[in-house]
Amino acid sequence: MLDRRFIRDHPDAVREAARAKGIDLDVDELLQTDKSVRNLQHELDDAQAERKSSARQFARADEARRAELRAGQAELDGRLRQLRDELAEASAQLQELMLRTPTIPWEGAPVGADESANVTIRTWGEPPSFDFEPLDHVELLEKRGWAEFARARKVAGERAYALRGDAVLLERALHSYAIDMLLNRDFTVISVPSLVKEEALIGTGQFPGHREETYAIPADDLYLAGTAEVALVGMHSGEILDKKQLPVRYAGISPCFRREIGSAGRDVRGLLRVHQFEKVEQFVICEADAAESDRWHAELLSTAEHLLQGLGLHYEVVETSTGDMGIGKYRMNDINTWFPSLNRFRETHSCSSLHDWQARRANLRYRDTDGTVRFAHTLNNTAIATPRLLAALVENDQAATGEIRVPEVLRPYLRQRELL
RNA sequence: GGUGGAGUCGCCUAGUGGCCGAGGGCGCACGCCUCGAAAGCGUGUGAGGGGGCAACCCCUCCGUGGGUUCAAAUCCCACCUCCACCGCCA
Repeated sequence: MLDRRFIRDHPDAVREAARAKGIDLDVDELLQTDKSVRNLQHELDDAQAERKSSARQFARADEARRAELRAGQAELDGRLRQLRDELAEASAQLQELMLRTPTIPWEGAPVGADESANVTIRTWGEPPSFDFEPLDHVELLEKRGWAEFARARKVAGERAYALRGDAVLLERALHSYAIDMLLNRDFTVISVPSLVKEEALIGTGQFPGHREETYAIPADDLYLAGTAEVALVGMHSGEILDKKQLPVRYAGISPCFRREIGSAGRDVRGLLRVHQFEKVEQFVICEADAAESDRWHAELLSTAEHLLQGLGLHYEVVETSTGDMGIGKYRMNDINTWFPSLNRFRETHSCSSLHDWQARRANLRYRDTDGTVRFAHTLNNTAIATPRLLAALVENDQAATGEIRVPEVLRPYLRQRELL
C-alpha cells in the first residue's frame, strides 16, 4: 500500500511503477475515487456534527422543541444514511484499488516483463567437477535409502516426499547452521504459526493478488502460509513500536505450504518444488529510512551468501527485474544455487525490501525520536529453505560411492562426521 | 466440545442510557523549587481522517462488526481474544 497523499502528489510515479511491474491499475480512477472519498467524508462529518448537536439539545428541550428536533433529525438521518452508503461504497472501491497499488521500485532495477530481464550481478565459486557420472538428487537419495517418493505420494499426492535416515539429520544440520549464524548476528530465533488468518495474508501482500497459491482451510477460515513472514508481520500488525525497539530482527522458523498452481507440471520430479517445506527466514523491521533499509538489504543478502559460502556451494546473485519482483517489492535479489544435475542455477534464496508498503497494509508503525508515528520498513530473505537446498547440497557434495562429504560448517551438528 | 467471567487513552482503574465532548492513579515529558537530585507542587500527555497561512477547528475510534434509541463505553446479537473450571487429547 502507498500513502494516499503520495499518490495524489506523484501520480506519474505510480503510473510508471504499475507499468514497469506489469500491473493493471487505472491511476486516474484511483485519484478520482480518492477525491470522492474525501468529499463524501467531509460532507458526512458536517452532517454528523449537526446530528450530534441536535441530540445534545434534546435532553434540555421542552415537548414542543422536541417535536421540532425530531423532524429535523428524521431528515438528517435520511441524508446520513445516504452519505454513509455512498462513502462505504467509495471506500471499498478505494481499498480495492489501494491493495493493487505497487511500491515504486528502486531506480536500479532492470525494467522488464519477467525473469528474462533479470541481471546476474555476481557469481561465487565454481561448479564441482566429478571424475565419475554424478547422480541427480533423486537417484542419490533413493540409492542411499534417504527418501521415499512413491510411498509419500501414495498418502499425500503429487510433489509429496518423505526424508529418511541421514537425510533428515542433514536437513536439521542445515537449519541449525542457519539459526546459529543468525543468532551470532543478533537475530532472535522464533517459531511461528503456519496456519494464519486472511487478514495476515492481506497484510503481507499475498492476498488478494496470489490467493490461488495459498492452501485454504474453509471450515475454520484459515490458510496455510507459504512463509514465516506472514506470521511475523501479522504478529506486529496494529502495533506502534518504540524507536528503541528497532531494528527488530527475527530468524523465523516454520513449515511452509504452497499450492504451486502456476507451475503445475513443472519440476514434478524430486525435491525442487514441493508443497510443504521447512524454512528459516531472515526478517527485519527497521525505521522508515531509505538508507537504513538499504543497509539491511545488503546485510540480509550478505548473510545468505555467507551461509552458501560456508557450505561451499556455487551460486549467483541476481538483480530481479521490475516485472519479476512482485507488487510490493522495492528491491529484490534472488540467489540461485548450482545444481549439477540440471547444469544450471536454481533459486534458493530471495531477498526483498518492501519499504513501508507492507507496514502500511499491516498498520505496523513506530514512534520516532521526535514523537512522530511512522510506518516502519520491512525486509525479508531466506536463510535456509529445505529440501531444495538439501538437494543442492547432496548433488554438489556427492562422492562416487554415493556418500556425501559433509561441509565443515555442518559437522558440529552431525557428530563431527565427515562422510555420510 | 461444555459452563462461567472478562476486554476502557503506554500500564492500573472509574464508569449500568444524556453533567463521558471518557474521570483518577502510575509511568513519561516540561516547568517551579534545589549547588545538584529526591520528595513536593504545577502543566501537559492516544490514533486516524479532513479543513485552515496560523493559533486552532470538525469528524471517527472505549476488542471487532451489526442492532435498539432523539441519544450507547453503558442495552441487545454475532464474532475475536484472554482467564477459570469440566470433558477430550499429543
